[in-house]
Amino acid sequence: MTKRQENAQETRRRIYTTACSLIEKKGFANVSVEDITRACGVAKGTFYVYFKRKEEIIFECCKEWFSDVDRKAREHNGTIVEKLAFYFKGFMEGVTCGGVELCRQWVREVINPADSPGEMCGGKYAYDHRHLTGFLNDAVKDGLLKKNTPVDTLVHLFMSELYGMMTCWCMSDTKFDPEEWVGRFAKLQLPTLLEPYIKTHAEAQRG
Amino acid sequence: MTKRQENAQETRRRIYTTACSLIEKKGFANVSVEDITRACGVAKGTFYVYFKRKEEIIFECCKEWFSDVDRKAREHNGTIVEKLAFYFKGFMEGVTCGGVELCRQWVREVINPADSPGEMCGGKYAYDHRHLTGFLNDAVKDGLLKKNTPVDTLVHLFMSELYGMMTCWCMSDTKFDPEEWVGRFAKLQLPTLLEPYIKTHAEAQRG
DNA sequence: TCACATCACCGACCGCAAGTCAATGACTCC
DNA sequence: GGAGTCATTGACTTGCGGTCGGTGATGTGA
Repeated sequence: MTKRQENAQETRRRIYTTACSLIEKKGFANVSVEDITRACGVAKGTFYVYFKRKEEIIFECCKEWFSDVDRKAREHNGTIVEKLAFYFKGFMEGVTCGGVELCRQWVREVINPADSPGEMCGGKYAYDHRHLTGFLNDAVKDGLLKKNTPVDTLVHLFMSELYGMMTCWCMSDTKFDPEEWVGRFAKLQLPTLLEPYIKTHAEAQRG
Repeated sequence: MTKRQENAQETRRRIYTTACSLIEKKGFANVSVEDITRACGVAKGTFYVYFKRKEEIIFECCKEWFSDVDRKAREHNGTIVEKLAFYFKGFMEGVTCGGVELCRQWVREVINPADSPGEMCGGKYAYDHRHLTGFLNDAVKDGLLKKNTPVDTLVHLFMSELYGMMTCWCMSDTKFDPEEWVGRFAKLQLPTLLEPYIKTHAEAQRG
């Protein structure tokens, strides 16, 4: 890596971390792009070299996490219920690790991207839907779930849970522990929802 | 009512309906206040006579609905599970009756009000929390639920469900039926969650 | 009927912030 | 060391939310 590339990476990194701390302190809407660039000693234009829109900084945080959640959950040993619980736990960690303000803005952006309000398909948020769908489809293929499992319905249902958790987490003024939440969901609700579609041992044997 | 008051009411109504249809067509972010006022033949300033902020138009839609949901659910005959299912159904109707774009913006506004980002307590969204809390507290008082019911946790949990449902509904490109959703939740999950706190007939007799 | 008060309505104006772009000069590489 | 690249700059454009002093239609009291 050349010195020039190193400097660029460092600049990008500096903008990102400065933005995160400012946003967490003052709230996304109260931080302008100029606030960010001034605070880390670069010009406004530099921001737009690295980020297309102000909002794009939001996705930076969770990006790496997400790409890992899927893979780790597949490799996680256990029943389908345990795998899913693990998936949800990882997802929530990814979304919440940047703090309340970032999570809040992530949800906002995901629900309604500022650059293409109303756009439904293929947006960034679809990422998780697609991955969760693939995850469940594979579970069917691998014989963990029955062939008649309504994958799309379940995906919607699970995403609904995740969005609900996120929303509550980033709105809550009282202590709200995502891990405890996921735990309760996995223990009480997940089995009820999946029960009709989980193969018994005998069924699994028959294939 | 004088003619002047009638005109004013009519103007307000016109602004509101025009706004709704424009927002539903083009998306909230793509509709400026001037778009709205131009489309219904009034000046920009007039908008601000009736609405404090652009975003305030969002709450207009669901306002009446919400004020009714609580009352109706209390009067609704049935078990606590049935009452809650009724409550959720009314809530979702109120939120969804204005169309996808309005619901989308409602969720955004509720998560992070544009006029006071990060404000937690006493905001408009707290409305539902408070009412749901009161609803469950009364259920405890009336002997429908046990004394040790963790009302706050349940409220969070239920609001989480509602936010999840809303989010999915206004993001979904496929058919998503809130009523079916509430139905499933009420049938599969609600009983599991409430079961430890529902008084048996014998317990209820004892008081 | 008239004159004064009220207030819904108007639209030019302000401030601010997102995003652009042509110029600059530090760095790279032959 | 010189030509070319590209990260960086910051003045500028654009557009929108929100304000405010003025105006005339409507209401009111004598």
